[in-house]
Amino acid sequence: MKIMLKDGSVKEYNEAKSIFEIAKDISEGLARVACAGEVDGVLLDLRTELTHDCELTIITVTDPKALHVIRHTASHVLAEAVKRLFPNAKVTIGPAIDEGFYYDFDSDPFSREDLDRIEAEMKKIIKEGHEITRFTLPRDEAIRLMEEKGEPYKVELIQDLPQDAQISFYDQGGFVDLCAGPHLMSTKGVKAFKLTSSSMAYWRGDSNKARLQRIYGTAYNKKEELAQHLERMEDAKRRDHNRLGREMELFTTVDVIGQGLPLFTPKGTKMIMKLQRWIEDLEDNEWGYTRTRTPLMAKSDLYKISGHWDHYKEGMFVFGDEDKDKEVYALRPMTCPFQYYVYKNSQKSYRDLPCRYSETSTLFRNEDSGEMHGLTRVRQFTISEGHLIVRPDQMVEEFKNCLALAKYCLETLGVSEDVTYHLSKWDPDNREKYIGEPQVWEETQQHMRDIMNELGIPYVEDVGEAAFYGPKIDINAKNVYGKEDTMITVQWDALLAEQFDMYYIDQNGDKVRPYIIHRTSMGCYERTLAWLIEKYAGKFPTWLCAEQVRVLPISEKYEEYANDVCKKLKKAGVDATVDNRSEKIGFKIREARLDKLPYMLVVGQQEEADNTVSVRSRFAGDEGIKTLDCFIGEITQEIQNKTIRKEMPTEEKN
RNA sequence: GCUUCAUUAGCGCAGUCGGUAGCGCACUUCACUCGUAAUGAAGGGGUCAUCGGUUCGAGUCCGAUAUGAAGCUCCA
Repeated sequence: MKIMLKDGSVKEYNEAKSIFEIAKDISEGLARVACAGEVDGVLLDLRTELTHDCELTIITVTDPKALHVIRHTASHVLAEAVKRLFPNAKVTIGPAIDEGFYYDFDSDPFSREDLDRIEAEMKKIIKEGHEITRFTLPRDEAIRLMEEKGEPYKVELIQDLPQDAQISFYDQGGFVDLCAGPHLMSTKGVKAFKLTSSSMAYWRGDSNKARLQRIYGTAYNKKEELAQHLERMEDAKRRDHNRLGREMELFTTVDVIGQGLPLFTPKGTKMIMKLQRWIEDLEDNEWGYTRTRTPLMAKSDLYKISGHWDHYKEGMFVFGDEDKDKEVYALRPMTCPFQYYVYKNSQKSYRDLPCRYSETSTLFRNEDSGEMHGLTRVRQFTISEGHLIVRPDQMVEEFKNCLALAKYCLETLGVSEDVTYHLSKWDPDNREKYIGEPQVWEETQQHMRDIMNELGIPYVEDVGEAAFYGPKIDINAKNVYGKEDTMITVQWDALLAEQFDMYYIDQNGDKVRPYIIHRTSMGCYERTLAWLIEKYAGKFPTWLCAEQVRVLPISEKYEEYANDVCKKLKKAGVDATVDNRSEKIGFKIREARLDKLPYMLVVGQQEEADNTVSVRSRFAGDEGIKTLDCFIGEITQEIQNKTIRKEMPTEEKN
């Protein structure tokens, strides 16, 4: 048997060898740091016996792939510790995940104290250094073993495996768990771990099934790496928009106003208005949109035509009772049908198309109470909504333009590298969730693939994520904790025009159904602001800052000059203020820095005499003395061009 | 909607065994008139989220509700 190694060399053996033996054969040192083997691209246990020719890479502790194995083993150690301390707990599943691992138990809830106890028990198990061994059983025997051990969830898992399967188990000093592996050779290999939290999870992710208790943890090869990870989590917390946004006084929430209904303070409002004015001018002046203004509510009849009444009633705020009241109203969860009726207001010729409607549209969605989060999941929000009514022959071109506009917006905000593109498809096995014929869905999805390939945008395909009326391209971004949200969406709709009897007159004088694109340019303003807070940790590009310049007089004597400077800045369209408090200049600078202001202008005797300002910025520190006109020229350019200046590295002092 | 945890001054937090509430920042006033990350002093501010229960007595123990956080489920 020939084993091809990573460096191109070949090892030959006459008999079956475990990966561990081969590693040892290469060098004792390698065997000490080996975690697993990658055989023809598949990650396997070190104890796996190789019997055929193959390519082998020994995965050592420093390899990122080793983390997966370490974490998986850590989750088994966790399971053993829980079984020792809580013998009545039933084990279910416990995989490694991106940032660590978890294990779900059928048990009473775990408190933080429980987690600490479990963590201590895990350390004990690791110190005991049990060798981890693997064995397989035929399906029937495997089921019997798990029944004997009183683990009904494991029995259910095995029952889903094929009849003739050999079921693999891992044994660590008597604790046996059903598992496909791979695992480390010994519990000793788990060197740095921490249990981070516990929460509830449903068995098999189904809210109708048993409620389980999930324990999350993370594990690394070295203590320093674990410490770094925990430090990153701390940094994430500091950037968290829900904390930083409140701290910076951008928004707040009030108990008596309600869940998912944030209030924007003047600072937050100013930022949102800057985004909104930018987007509106951009769409209207450069991308051929016309603006509409439509009601925030409508009779239920409208939503019955659109299909939302059947597909989305639970998510709407409805006024009145259908059985009792003659008319039932609902706040709008979307803008589509309103803009369709704007289209239908007059008869359209093929020459009128494409018809690009845009609206800064406030929407209401009655999300479940547990779904709300800061500014990213709210019950009332405002989006840069748009609908394009186009001829079929214009569809591809217009769809492309929508994506181009989205891309332009992302680039301007400096976040184009932070997104992933998703082709959200229908689910052919769940037909009742969608309207229209399968053939239309498949065709449309192919069109969208072609467009993405032509634009050279990498994307992934998600089954079952489509709107009920058509597939879409979602542009998603991750928050500081790694959770994904949709920022921008462009949706292909060849169906709703029929429901609303929309048409145009073609060259031959015939009525023809248009296609519709539902799209956002920069999506939801609340969510975008949240994203920007986290992306920039509150240090926004100058053009977006609610306060762009603060004038700091050295003492009250120079207040008048400071006010003059401020007035001139404001006249030039710069958001400026004066810090007139009778404080020392050092104190004012400290506060302005903590407020993450882009520019401070220090003015005193000298500046007043020369009509200059002493510039201090977030980007370059002390920028020296400039004439006021020179500074105004520079900053207005920076604002107009939406320049993103490079931040100066700083150590934050407290 | 589900599970767990939390809610004390505008914000961040302490509050021991159940005995009637404190710190820092902020705010107000006064003095200082200052040159690049905290000048000093004095003062005001609380129905301890809300409602109910246990108790001679509840910020503290119990229950319900509201709001928030993490996770699950959901997100047309």
